[in-house]
Amino acid sequence: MRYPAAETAEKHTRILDEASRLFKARGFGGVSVAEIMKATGLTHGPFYNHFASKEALMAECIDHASAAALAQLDSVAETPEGMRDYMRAYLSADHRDDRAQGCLMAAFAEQTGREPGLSASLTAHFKATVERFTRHFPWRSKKAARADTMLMLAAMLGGVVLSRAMDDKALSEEILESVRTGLEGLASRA
Amino acid sequence: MRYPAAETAEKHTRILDEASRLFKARGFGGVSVAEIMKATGLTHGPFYNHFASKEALMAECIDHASAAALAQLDSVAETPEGMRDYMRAYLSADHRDDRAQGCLMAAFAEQTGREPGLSASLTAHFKATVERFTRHFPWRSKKAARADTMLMLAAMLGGVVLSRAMDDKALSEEILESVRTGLEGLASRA
DNA sequence: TGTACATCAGTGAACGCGCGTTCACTGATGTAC
DNA sequence: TGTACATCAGTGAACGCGCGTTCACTGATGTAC
Repeated sequence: MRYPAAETAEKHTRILDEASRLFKARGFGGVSVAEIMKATGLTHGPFYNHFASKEALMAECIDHASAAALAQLDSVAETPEGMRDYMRAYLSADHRDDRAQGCLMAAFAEQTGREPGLSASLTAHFKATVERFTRHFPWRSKKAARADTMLMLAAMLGGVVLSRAMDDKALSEEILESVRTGLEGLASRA
Repeated sequence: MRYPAAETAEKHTRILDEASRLFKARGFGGVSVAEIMKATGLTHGPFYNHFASKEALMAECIDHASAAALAQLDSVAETPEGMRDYMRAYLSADHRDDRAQGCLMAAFAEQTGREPGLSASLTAHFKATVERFTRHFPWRSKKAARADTMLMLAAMLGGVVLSRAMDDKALSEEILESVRTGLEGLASRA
């Protein structure tokens, strides 16, 4: 059937929403095209009316999730205090346990490193994130803000990825707590 | 054919060596059982004489790579200086570009977080790594050595994973350099 | 010591399955007259 | 304004492929006598 033109764009967005959620939760290889379309409420056929291939969807998903993440970051990161709260929330058990709504870099960085076609999208997201963190960096001298931002982002990502991989709850919490405290320690010595 | 008993154990080890190498380079999903067996010089049939399933191989691979990594760590991490060199080498372009010989946590942590069957092996490796780092920790007070170790390991892992995901060579180097300098900064303020 | 037999790691064809992708068809919507 | 037709997103069966896994068979090695 032919559908009202407005619905097409809306469906495109809905596919991206569902795909981002599922990919972040289970990885690119862990979700099939059919499953994404089913979550969107369609059969798998029309997928190719919207995307050239699964890999094209993967790249567009990173851009889509990036836009959402940057909008959220902009709303909280207007002050050093906002940045500190963002960092604390990032290194929380809630974020560790909610991959689907969580950080796209923590979810995709390792896979992206193995898929050259996806690097450009993740690189752009990382650059934009670094820019926002650096602008309101609450630690040490402004001169070192960019380098300190990268250290902080690396520790945040590594902390969440490690805490998710542990099957020992206490150890998982200890990792998050240690990274949180350590990064706040950087602040106190500014 | 029946083979001399000694060869069987040796083949088992060879499968683990090749599988570890390939899995680290391309991920668990990116390598087939047949490819591993071919790399070992065998057809894919006898795989099941050695392992119950691909997932069992994956778990055993983590243990196997862990033993090798810990042995290497023990040989260099007997002094604070050795630890510092280890950290620098970890955050080098060489390590970034050589996944196959590189850190198993950087290669497997994200996938392990999604596969409950693998968590136990990676948790054990992380605990052993923390123990060794803490014992010879070259930073700050001994009292905080364990927490500082976890911060350092998180930043190292995150730094390498991020640098591998970038398609911008200069940015990739900048991440490694920033994390390296930042962690050394922690030392100078000990 | 020599011979017949049992063992069992290795072989490679085959199976079943799920996946990404294609395609002939459907039918409500938009358009031409 | 009413009617006939063209459009094209959606449908769902089908295809080809690679994968994990199985299995009947092979034949050199180890063992029993």
